[in-house]
Amino acid sequence: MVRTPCCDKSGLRKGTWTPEEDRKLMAYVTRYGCWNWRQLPKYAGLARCGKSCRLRWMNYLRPNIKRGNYSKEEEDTIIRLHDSLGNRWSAIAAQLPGRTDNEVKNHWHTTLKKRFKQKPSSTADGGKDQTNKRGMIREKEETKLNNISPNPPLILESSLSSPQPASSDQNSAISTDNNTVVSGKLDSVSDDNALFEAYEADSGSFWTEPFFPDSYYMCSDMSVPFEAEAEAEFPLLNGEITYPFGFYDQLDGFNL
DNA sequence: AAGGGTGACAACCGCTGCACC
DNA sequence: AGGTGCAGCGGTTGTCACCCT
Repeated sequence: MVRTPCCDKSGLRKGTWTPEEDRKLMAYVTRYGCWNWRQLPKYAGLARCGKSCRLRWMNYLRPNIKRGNYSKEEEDTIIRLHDSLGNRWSAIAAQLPGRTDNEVKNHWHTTLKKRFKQKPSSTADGGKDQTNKRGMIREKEETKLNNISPNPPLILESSLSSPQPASSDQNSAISTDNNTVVSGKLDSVSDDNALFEAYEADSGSFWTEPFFPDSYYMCSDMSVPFEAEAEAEFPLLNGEITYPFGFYDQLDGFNL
C-alpha cells in the first residue's frame, strides 16, 4: 500500500507549537470544525501537516482537556485498566474524563510504570492476548458504543440558532457536525462574538469543565461527504484564512 | 554559578483499520 | 478484489524545566 507522505518535507514546520499557531488552529477548528485534517492546515494558514494539527488539537487545544496532576482515583483507574486492557491507551483514556491517550501514556511511562513494577502483576502485559496487535477492532466497537450519547453536546452556532431535529446516532453525529461547519459562514463580527460567548458558556470553564465524549469534535465521519460542500460553501482563500475583525482578540483570553 | 542527570510532557513517526472508488 | 486516502493508534524521540552535586 502506497501512502502519500504525511508531511511535505519542504516548508512544513515541526516541533513545538507557537501561541500564534495555536490560535490559528483553535480559531479554525472552533469555527469550521475538523472536516478534513489533511486539508485543514492549508485553509487555516498553518505550515503544519494535518497529522500534527490533529494531534495538537486532540491533545492540547480541545475543550475540556483536564491538565495537571492526576488524582489518586485517576491513577488507580489507569493501573487497573492497564492491567486488564494492556497498552490500549485510547481505551484507558476514554474512561478518564478530560485525559488524552497521549497524556495517560506519558503518565504511565513516567510515573506509574515504576510503581507498577514494584508490585508486578501476572498480567503486567495484560490484555495483549485479548485482542489483535493493536486492538483496534474491539476499540472501534467500544468507541461507537460510547459515542452514543443520550445528551449530545451543544456545538457552536448550530446550538444557538436552529436546533436540529434529533436523528439516529450516525446521522445525528454527521448532521451535528455539518451544522458546525455550515454555520461557519462568515456572518458578522457580532456573530463571532456571540459564538465565543456561547462557546464558553456551553463548555463552562473552557479548560476545567468535565470532558465531553470524543465525538464532540470528531468530525472525521463527515469528511468525505462534506468536503465538497465545504469547498463550495466557504471561499477559503488562497491558502490563507482570515477572520473577522476581533476574532483573534476573542482568543487572546485563552491561556494558550 | 555551572553542568550533568532526570523526569515530565509535547510532538513525531510508522503502522493499522476503515471507507471509498 | 485491490488500490488509495484518511483518521486514529501506540511507540518512540525531542525538548525543557528542575534538581542535585
